[in-house]
Amino acid sequence: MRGRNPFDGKPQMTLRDVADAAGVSEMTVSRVLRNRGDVSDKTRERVFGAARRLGYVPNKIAGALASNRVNLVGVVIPSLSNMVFPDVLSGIGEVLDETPLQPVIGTSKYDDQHEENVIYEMLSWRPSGLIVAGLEHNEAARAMMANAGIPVVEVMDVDGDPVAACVGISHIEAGRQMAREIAARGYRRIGYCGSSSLNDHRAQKRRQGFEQGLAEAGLSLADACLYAGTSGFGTGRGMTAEILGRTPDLDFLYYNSDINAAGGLLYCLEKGMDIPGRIGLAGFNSFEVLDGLPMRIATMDSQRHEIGRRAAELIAANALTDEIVTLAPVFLPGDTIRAG
Amino acid sequence: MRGRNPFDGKPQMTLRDVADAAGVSEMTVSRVLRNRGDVSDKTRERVFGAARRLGYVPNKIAGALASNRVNLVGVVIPSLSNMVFPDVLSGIGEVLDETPLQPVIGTSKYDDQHEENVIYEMLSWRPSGLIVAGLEHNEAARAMMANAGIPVVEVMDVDGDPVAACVGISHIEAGRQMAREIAARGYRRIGYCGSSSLNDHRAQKRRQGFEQGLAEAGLSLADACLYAGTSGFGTGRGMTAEILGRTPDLDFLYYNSDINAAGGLLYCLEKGMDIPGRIGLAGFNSFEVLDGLPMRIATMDSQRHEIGRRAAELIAANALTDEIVTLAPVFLPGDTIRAG
DNA sequence: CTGAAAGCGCTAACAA
DNA sequence: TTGTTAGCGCTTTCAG
Repeated sequence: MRGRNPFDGKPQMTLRDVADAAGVSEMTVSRVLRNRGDVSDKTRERVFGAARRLGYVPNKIAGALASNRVNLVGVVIPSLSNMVFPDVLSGIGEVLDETPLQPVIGTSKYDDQHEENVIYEMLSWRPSGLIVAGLEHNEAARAMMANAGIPVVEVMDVDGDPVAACVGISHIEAGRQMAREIAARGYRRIGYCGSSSLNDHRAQKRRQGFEQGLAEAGLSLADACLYAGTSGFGTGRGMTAEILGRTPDLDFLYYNSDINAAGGLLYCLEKGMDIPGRIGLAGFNSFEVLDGLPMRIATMDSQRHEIGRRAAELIAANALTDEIVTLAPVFLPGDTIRAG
Repeated sequence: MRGRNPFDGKPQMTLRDVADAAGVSEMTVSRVLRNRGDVSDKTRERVFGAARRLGYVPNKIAGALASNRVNLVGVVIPSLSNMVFPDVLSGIGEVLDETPLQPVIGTSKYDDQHEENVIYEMLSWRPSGLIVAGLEHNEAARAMMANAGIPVVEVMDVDGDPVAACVGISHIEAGRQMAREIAARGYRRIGYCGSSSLNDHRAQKRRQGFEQGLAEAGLSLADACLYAGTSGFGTGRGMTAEILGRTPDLDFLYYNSDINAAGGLLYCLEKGMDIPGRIGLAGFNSFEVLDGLPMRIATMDSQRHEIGRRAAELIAANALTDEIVTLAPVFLPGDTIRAG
């Protein structure tokens, strides 16, 4: 019973068992099950039959150790609850589905130390590639990524110093562009509603770019309202009530997310405010679920599906490059901003 | 170069390298890194120092093969885009964080064959446990789960025939209970809006239970509107417009999901309908993001976080039982149904 | 407290 | 087309 987990009942089935049942060598079974090398049709069928009859499930641990090949791709994201990440994952999945590679997801919970641990765990399984959201990591994490010896792609954001390859949009530019659109449409008293968390690096960058864009148009932020916690209609509603209570003459509100913007929209509509005349609203991200609100929120499509695809393509191509792929976010005016 | 992936540059670092750098045996390094057995403080520090200096990341593949222990728990869910599953995952994560176990997520895309493949892939890594959403699987998948030799827990749903352990709510009962609440409040002309997909087993069961509940109250469904595709405000809005166009005298709409119900709510409010007087609405699932809609939708909390926790607890306890844990969903009247 | 030997289940390389 | 041999990097076991 050496090396056996005290819990498991029966020892696992091995190639040996299938080989015996089929009357061939282990090697032949291995070849059949992997469709490698030439095997006669007769033998192949005998082996498949035996494997199926016995319910044999190969041991990838042993296979990976022997072949030094692991068909897993580590994907590290902050959270699954934030709707942006499933979209990135679906892009990754779409591309990897065409390959033998499989994504394995880990979450960092917006915490550097936790992220380091997750990356360490993933690398200890010797995956074929690693995709990590964001550019902000602690030193240990950066060192591991740099020395992993596998393709590593940082995604979502290009404003910073990537360890290796990088696919994303510039959130600074996204913020600046939104500021330009708003200013060009004649709004002058502009407020910002967003997260107070410094760990939400991309939202911080959008705000920073937004303020730069306003400055370039000779404007500045009239007020800002921050919240701690998760975004939601209630949060957006609350922030909107607060900021308009404090600074009633605001004529535009820029939110860190469409979700919060939706809450703000509902609030303003209830108050009977004229949108986009009296006040304009804009968010960020373009979520499909929200189509169907009373008005379409002005927003920016963050290209997250495409980001996932491009990152996965780099991994699938085994690209050990430090290429930076900058995608362009798309401004969607919707109905909550005046026509240009 | 035997067995080396043609792509990777440098060979991986091994225990041997750390052992040499620290001037001890591989075995000692192994013990230090796993905090096993007695090692002198001096040796321990030397080893840790060398490992950190070299940036050594252990190879879990080799470790798992040698020890026959894999600290992974497979979790198979239909999709990450559906907001219910991240909640289950967070419950699982919360419990597993207190153990050495790590969840590994796979998605079945609401397809039996795909699910079978994902389960096969997962089992081939010899995880310490397996959590699978739903009770409907093809024969091959059921056979694999039954013979895995590890704790297997089916989650979400208890209406059916579990392979082993099971944690969930009765969706039939949930539907029936909602029908009772609606009937008790005097609604009589009741419509259903939901998915046309037969693969959405739990929604089908809720509808079935709902119709039973209506029948028990001497009522029956006046109309139903089905959609193919994803739920969203637009979908809910569209279904609501359609069903009310066809059957204008409906006084209640039961939706398969709060998301769709929210779309319906917005539609009805825009049309100036009196809710919950002229018409009542109810959904299913209780999503926190939706707090902040103009009215709180009547719904049922499906206990998904707790379901995740309980399932993970069974895995963590290495419970090879076939226990069925039935949780009770909680009716939340909100504002869109008349007071009892 | 530390080390040496054996082997986990599989696959690469070579032999037949 | 099939079989044999060696060994992947680690941990278990047992000996010092």
